[in-house]
Amino acid sequence: MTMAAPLPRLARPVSLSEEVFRTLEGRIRSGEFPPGGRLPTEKQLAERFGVSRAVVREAVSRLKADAYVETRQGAGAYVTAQPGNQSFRLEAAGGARGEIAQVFELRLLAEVGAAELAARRRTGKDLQDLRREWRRMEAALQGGADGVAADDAFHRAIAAATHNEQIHRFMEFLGSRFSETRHPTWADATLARAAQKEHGRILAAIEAGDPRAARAAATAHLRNAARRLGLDLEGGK
Amino acid sequence: MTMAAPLPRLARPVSLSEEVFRTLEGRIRSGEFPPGGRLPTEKQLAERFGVSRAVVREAVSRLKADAYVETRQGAGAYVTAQPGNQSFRLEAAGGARGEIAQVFELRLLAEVGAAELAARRRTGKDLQDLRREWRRMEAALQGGADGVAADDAFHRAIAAATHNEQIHRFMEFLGSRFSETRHPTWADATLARAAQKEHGRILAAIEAGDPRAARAAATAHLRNAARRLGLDLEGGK
DNA sequence: AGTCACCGGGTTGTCAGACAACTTGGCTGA
DNA sequence: TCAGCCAAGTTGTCTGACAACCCGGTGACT
Repeated sequence: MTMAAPLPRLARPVSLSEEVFRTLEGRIRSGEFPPGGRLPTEKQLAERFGVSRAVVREAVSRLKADAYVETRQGAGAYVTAQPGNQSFRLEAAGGARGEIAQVFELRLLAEVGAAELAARRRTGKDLQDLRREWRRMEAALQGGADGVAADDAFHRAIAAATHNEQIHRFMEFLGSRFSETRHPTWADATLARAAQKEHGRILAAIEAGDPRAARAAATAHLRNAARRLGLDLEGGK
Repeated sequence: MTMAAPLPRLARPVSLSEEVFRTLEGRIRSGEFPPGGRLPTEKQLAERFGVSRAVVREAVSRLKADAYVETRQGAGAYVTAQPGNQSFRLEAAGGARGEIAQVFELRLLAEVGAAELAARRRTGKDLQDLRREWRRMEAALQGGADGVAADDAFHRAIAAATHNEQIHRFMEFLGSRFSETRHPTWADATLARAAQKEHGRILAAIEAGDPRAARAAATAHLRNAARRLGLDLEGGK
């Protein structure tokens, strides 16, 4: 029990507009407000929720941001054909182990595919970047320093080597969730050495331009990473 | 040149709150408002943009929705540690062919991984669902009807068979973008027949519980689908 | 010198009212 | 029957006020 453990964030009261948003989101998702259908007017919503119209507007502004609804001035707010499907969020990210395993598995799927593409498309510059980050991790390993940042950067360099902006961005989106999970690995020299060996295999496969080898190496690395974190990927949900 | 082609959506004026949102988003992304830093106050923003405070609040509400900022009542709005990385959106979705190819490639990566997992984890119920949708597509093929809905549902059933909620949701997110791309395939009997053969191979592999065969079948299907759409996946960006 | 309570100024969150800009349906006249 | 007009209703924006909260500075006490 270390005193350096971060203290939990103190809860802040949920704003009224956030509550209205969540309620409406749930009603849309459940089909109570069906696709193509019109939402009650702002005036009606304000009355029903017992809040001011400004609160309703902010909530609706958020629904618009997530493409749950679209508004037409003078006509109303209409539920979109596929509500909420214009953006993807990871849910219950702070949750139980099974849920973390699911997120991890999504990451595995993405990283493995990215490694394969990187092996096909890597340029000289990509290889420079990958090698530099690999060397940084190597130096961290030898010097007992923290390799987390280099580990992150290595994976980002793989994503960049796919030369597919959507994949690159998706990997960044996922990656921002996993930086913290790398700390335990780099705090233990044995685990870090094993991970570095795996990084080396991924790098070698990408250097060789061998998509199959890259896939296999990335798969092994991600599965081992899961094991290091105590996650069970075999059973699924 | 058919008259049945959908007419382009007429442009609507962009609301002031949308403009403020976009400007602030850009400033945050570019680093002008750095992570951890405080945004100008609502009053200041309203003055600088020449709009009312309500417009600023709606824009900030959207920034909050996308985790660009978090607000503390009485203190201000602060840029988050990793701005904008709590949700993933496909960008420039209406754009050039190269960009569509990139989105398609992300989909390929996801669908192939999902098929592999489905082969590992499919239940009796999953197989029922898959077979039912396959039969629906078969009936559409024989009766000259439209198989798009069944095609969509077949892919959704694969996602469900992964028994990973995050992957399932991600596939739905991606899938909602691809329904329309299935129309040309199902409008041409030869193309539809080819696609259906590929669906059959995916189904057989999942039935057999063979992840390798499922991966290979899904890869072939997605690459052929790209070809049918005239997309070039080989070159990358 | 250090700690704690209080206060003032400032900021976000909410409310209420007014008006602009737009939409939609119904009615009327040609 | 069709086009134009109008009234009622709805979203978009503005303004002003107040509640709830934050933060830094100051003074009192130990």
